[in-house]
Amino acid sequence: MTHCAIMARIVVMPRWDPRAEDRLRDAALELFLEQGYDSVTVAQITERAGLTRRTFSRYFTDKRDVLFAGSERLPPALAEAVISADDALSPFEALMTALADTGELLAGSVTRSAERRAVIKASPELQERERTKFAAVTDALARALQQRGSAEAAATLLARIGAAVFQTAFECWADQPDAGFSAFVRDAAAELATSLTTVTVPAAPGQA
Amino acid sequence: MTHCAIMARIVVMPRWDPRAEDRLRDAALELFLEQGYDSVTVAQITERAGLTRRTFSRYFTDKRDVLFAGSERLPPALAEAVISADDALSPFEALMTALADTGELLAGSVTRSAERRAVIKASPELQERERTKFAAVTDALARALQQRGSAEAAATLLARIGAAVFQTAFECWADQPDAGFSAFVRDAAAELATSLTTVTVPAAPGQA
DNA sequence: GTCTATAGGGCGATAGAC
DNA sequence: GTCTATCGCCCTATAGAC
Repeated sequence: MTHCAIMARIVVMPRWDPRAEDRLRDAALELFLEQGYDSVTVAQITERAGLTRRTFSRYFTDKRDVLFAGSERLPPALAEAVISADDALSPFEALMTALADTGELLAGSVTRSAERRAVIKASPELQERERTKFAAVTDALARALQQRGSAEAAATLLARIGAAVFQTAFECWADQPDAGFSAFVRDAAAELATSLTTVTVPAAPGQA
Repeated sequence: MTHCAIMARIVVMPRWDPRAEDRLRDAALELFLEQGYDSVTVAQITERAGLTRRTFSRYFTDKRDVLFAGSERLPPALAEAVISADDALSPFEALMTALADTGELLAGSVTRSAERRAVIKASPELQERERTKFAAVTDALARALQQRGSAEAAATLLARIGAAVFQTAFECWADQPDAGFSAFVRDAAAELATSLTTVTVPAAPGQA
């Protein structure tokens, strides 16, 4: 049976798929850092990973996608957190709680996030894709808020506000990873509340 | 001196075929409506416009771009409105005023907006580009708010809130173009204020 | 796995407006 | 004559069809 163990080890490494996706992602990130995103070809990535172009397409829809694997877990996680938040909380409170809790979990699991962010920051094309991924967050939040009972329009607006808060908090947290993520969510929410409370109610035209 | 006035008018217009860009846009929109965005090739567009594929590249960076011409005017217009808002207004008030005023102007000038929106709605690729264009709005708002004296972090958050309000208002306005755009901005702002006022101030851990 | 269509862009030539 | 919008043919890499 010894050769079975050997077989198993061989299967893990070579071109036969097991770690194919991971290897592609690693190879891609390395190359993007070395040469810049634009000048890297898919062929280079697959070559470094010891795979073929065709295999790349099996795992990723396009070149951009290789940097965003795993990001599809964030929207459902946030939605779940919103839905399962205490019923006594207002929609906005439920939203903020969900952001703080979920971000806390997720923030730690981002692999190589610093390098990844550097690559994205240098490429407009990747920023575009990042916005798309983030739009899924907004959509998921909107659906979750509706499920909690918010009307569609209100849910959409609140979801966008939530996305804004999350993004802002995430950026702050990226600069100071030691502070808890949820603290930054609270900061952003507080900041927002302050900005709004200084508002005089917009008067209708003609009204004094 | 009459011919001087005529000369001046001619010089203002491009010499060759003044309408090359317009024709390309029109041809593109028509074809997108007929066949769907994906199945239209750039060659088809240029053919219908009586131009060549190469000329297309002169006016638009890529196929998506043909639907977003003119959108580059919105960010500076909003920024200008924010900056020139009454100094007595709070940042948030200035922001909302700017959104209401500028949107009012711009909303009317969108050509073929219904058809354009239909095409975009049907294509994820175009939605992605739309988000990018809209990101420029957020950036411009953030810079303008900083110029008014907001700190960077606060300006960024507020700008995102502004973008959320603008987008929400725009969608509502698209459904009911007869109502003024600014009314929808006020509605969204009011909705937001209501959502926030039901919030119990987030307490720091341990605080009663 | 292989092959093709097509996007995207570089360069030089051309031809119409001044 | 200059200027410049347009064009034709080049190339490569991507994405999708077979």
